[in-house]
Amino acid sequence: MKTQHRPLYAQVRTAITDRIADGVWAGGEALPSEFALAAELDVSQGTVRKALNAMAADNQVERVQGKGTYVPLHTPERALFHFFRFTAPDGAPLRPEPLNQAITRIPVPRQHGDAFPNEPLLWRISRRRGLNGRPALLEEIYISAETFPDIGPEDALPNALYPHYQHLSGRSVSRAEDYLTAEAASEALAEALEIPKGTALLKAERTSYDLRDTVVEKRITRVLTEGAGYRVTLR
Amino acid sequence: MKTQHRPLYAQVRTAITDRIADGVWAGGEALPSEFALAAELDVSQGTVRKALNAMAADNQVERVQGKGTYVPLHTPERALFHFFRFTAPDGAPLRPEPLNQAITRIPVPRQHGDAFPNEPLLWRISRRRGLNGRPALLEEIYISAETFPDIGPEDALPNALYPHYQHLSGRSVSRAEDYLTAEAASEALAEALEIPKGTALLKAERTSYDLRDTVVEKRITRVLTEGAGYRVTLR
DNA sequence: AAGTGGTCTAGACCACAGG
DNA sequence: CTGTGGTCTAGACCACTTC
Repeated sequence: MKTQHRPLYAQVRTAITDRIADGVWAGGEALPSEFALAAELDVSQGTVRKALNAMAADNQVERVQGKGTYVPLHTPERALFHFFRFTAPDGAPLRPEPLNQAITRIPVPRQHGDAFPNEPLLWRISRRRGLNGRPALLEEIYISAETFPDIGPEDALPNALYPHYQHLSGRSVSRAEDYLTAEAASEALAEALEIPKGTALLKAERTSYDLRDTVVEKRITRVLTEGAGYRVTLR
Repeated sequence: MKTQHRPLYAQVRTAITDRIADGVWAGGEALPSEFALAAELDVSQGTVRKALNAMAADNQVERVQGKGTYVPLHTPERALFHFFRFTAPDGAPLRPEPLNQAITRIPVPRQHGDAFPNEPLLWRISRRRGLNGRPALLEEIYISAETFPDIGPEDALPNALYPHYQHLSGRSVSRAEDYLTAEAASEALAEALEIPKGTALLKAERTSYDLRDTVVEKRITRVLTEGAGYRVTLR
């Protein structure tokens, strides 16, 4: 067994993570206090604290002095700041404006088969969004049709999807992997963005994971980087 | 005073950070033990531990059980993993191959004036590097001529610069901000990369900071994203 | 065996939010 | 005033490295 030497606080952490993933406490709700959790899990309060602080460092819970420890609520604001990385050159946040979208149900494309095992069908959401009054973002989004039975082709989706996912399924995006490349605009992309064919676009391929490290969403975003860019800090 | 309520461990952290920045312990060297630091700073060992763990979380020190706490050494390997974000589509690391370079001393360009206040002169390093045997990376690098008097136009620079900076000045890059856009290759870029003019390139503008949050380097990298891309994880 | 960081516990006190 | 998380301390023991 390899778990023999796993520290107590790590076990406490997974125990708490499991309960959040199981929906024992909903998004925005407070967890029991450190002492209550400690009594329940039969460890000291300091050990619970260490587990919760580690989770807070990974944005898996939010701690507020004097109030409590909360399951993160994916508000549109939070989604914008945590996972929408496009900003103006000076770092100012950008708020994409919805233009149009289409939702279809499709069989799992071969290229995404690994991410969605044992899923026959996906929703494919295709969106066009604008920045500063110009079309600038094209997104292809894939999510499980099984996990989201109610998204419906006729639905009017909100601008920020991650809060919507949480609302529909209780699952929330806690981690995302991005892969960025440059691409010349094809005929179709050029038309949708109202630019000449061959214009350089930034392509961001994202895989989003929930607390259990299962894929929630695959997304390909193409961006016209006029007054916009992808910002990230490395340590 | 705002520092009145600053926690002890935070003060300990800045005290230790200052000593590292001052070069009291060189890169790769071990700090004194927790108990030694605690005695020296007149706090408890637990408080020193909290400060050191926070620093370790930000990659400002490295802790190894049974051995000690070390000032990070910017080895080429470390530079590659921490700050070189380009990988193959499957996530495999890429090792850029040196092709050619030029070093000149120039007056501070207006666009970089904010980053290098009170500095009249900069080194400008222009490099071309390859991936998988093809030219793929073009880099324009700006560093202070005052901080690096010995870099010399005739110098043969190593492939990884961050370790070299640390070796020359003791200052090491501890944080970097990247801003990514897409760009069509100009005539000059196209020629250097042996590609048609107008090819879509990924442009990464980076500002690198040391422990004191002063700018060490400005860098503009242009990448041909054929079999390469910029990978990042968000939490 | 000695020295290091890692874990776990316990207790006292502080800062903050809310009734 | 009560309950929450935040800080600080102290001590015991464990795991790992080195001699």
